[in-house]
This record gives sequence, C-alpha cells and structure tokens, in this order.
Amino acid sequence: MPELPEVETIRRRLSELIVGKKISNLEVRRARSFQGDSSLVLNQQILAVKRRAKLLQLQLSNGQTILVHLKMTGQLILVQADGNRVGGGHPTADWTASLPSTHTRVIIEFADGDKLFFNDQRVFGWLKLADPAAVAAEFAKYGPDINDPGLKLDLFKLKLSKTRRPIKLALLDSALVAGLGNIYVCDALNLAKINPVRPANSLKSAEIELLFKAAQHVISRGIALNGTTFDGKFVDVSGFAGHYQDEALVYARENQPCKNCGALVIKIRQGGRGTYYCKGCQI
DNA sequence: CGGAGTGTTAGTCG
DNA sequence: CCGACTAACACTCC
Repeated sequence: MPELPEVETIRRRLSELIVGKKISNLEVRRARSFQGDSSLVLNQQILAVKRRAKLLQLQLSNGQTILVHLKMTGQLILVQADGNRVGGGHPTADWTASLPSTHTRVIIEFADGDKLFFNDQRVFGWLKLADPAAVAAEFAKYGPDINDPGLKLDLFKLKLSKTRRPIKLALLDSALVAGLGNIYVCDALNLAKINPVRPANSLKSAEIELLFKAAQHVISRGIALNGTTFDGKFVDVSGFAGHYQDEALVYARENQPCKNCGALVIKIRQGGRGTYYCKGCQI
C-alpha cells in the first residue's frame, strides 16, 4: 500500500530496468484495471518513468503516457526473460510462487521477453493510457507535491489557513498538498508536536513552519529508507523491503512510548482512518 | 461474523 | 457553490 516514498522507490528501480524497452503486447485481465485503448501502446518504446504525487508515468515514444496508480494494494513486478523477478508494491503470497496469479490484472510484455505484471488484490488501482492533455487533466486536481522544491512555505500556510478541518485530514487531502499518506502524516505531526485534531486554521505561523519542515523530513527519510514495509506488504523493485518502519515515530506504535517524550502513543479515528499520536507532547 | 487495511472519489447534506 | 462527512470501490486477514 504505497505512499509517495514507496512509489518513488519503485520508480527509481523500474526506471533502471525498463527504460528503452519496446512493448510487444499488453494483456488486460480485469477490464476495470486498464482505461483507454491498449492497442496504442504496441511497438512503443518506454522513454522514461516519472512520478508525480503517488502516480507513476511510463512515457512512450508516441507521446502517450501509461499512468499507474497503485492505490492500496497495487504492485508492479518485473519478471525478466531469464526468470529473475523484481517487483514493487504490496505483495500477496500468491505471486511469490508464480505469475500471472489470481490478482494479476494487467501484463505488459516487452520485445526482449521481460514482462511487467500489475497485480492488485482490491482492484482500486489502475493503469490509464493518456495523451498529454489527459495527463495534464489528471494532475490538475492535485496540489503541489510536499517534497517539490517549488512548494513554498507561504503557499502551504495560505492553504492551511483556509480550512478548519482537523490538520491531519487537511494534510491527507491531495488537492491541498499531494504525496502525504497516513503513515507520514502521523509522523510529521508528531515530529512537529502538533495535535492531529486541531483545526488547520488554528495553527500559528511558527507551527506551520515546523510542520512543513517535519513533513518534508519524514518523506525524505522514507525515500532514503526505500519506503515502509509492514507485515511484508511492500517490497521495492528488487524484492527488498523498505525500512522506514524501523524508525517510525508514532505510526503503528499504539501503546508504545513516544520517542520524543516517553508518553504512550494512542490511536484514534479520524475520517474513518486510524490516527496515531502522543498526548504527551502533541498538544 | 465484524472490523480494519499505507488511497481516492462520488454522493449527500447543510 | 463550498465545506464536511460517509459510503463505496473489492478482497484478505485477524
């Protein structure tokens, strides 16, 4: 269930492995998982693998782009012609044995014999073939990436000052700022010592500045550690787990001591999702 | 059987 | 029209 650091980890490895390859076939096993005319990808070369927010973009030689959103359970697994397997996403037991598996939704075959499998247990994720206008339309609904150097503190402050929603929910809203998911939002709020239930527009200027830096810090750490792997549910493109979970501040640490003040981390529910925070120091 | 899951969005209500 | 909240998407695991 990848967040930005996990998607970025996949992008980097995939980029090394598939740029330059030519697509020889694309098989859609679950109609819901692929949108657009799949025949347009035939004989196209992969020019680049990019990322914006949590979306991957496979840029093709004919100007089209395959957009990939892994959502909660999507995985990309590359099986090379020599049988070696490298994947990324949220592995379920079925594909560790053989591919395609029951959760394989789309298969992209390359002319050299390598195959890229898109597996997705819950079928929330998708691949979408998009022309430049459609790509632009897709990204129009996203706010700037939290780790985009072009995102300035003033804009972040302005956006947060316009809503009284709980700060945690505001940060999860990708239209406000993109790339922050549950794990890194919980940790960023702990690092900045801000209570997740406070209305966003009640934060003081200095608090927002701390939060801005904290959010960028946890995302950077996540990328540096190749993402977060809970219960083996994420592996990078070489099949290795990420390691952010080893230094998570509060996420999934209910009843364990806060690394900042020692009080026990508690779990509450916001917007139907779990929030972990420390009552001791997140006032 | 009920509940929860690292994401997003359509629909509803005020 | 906007903000805020909920259900829904589909499936597995505990």
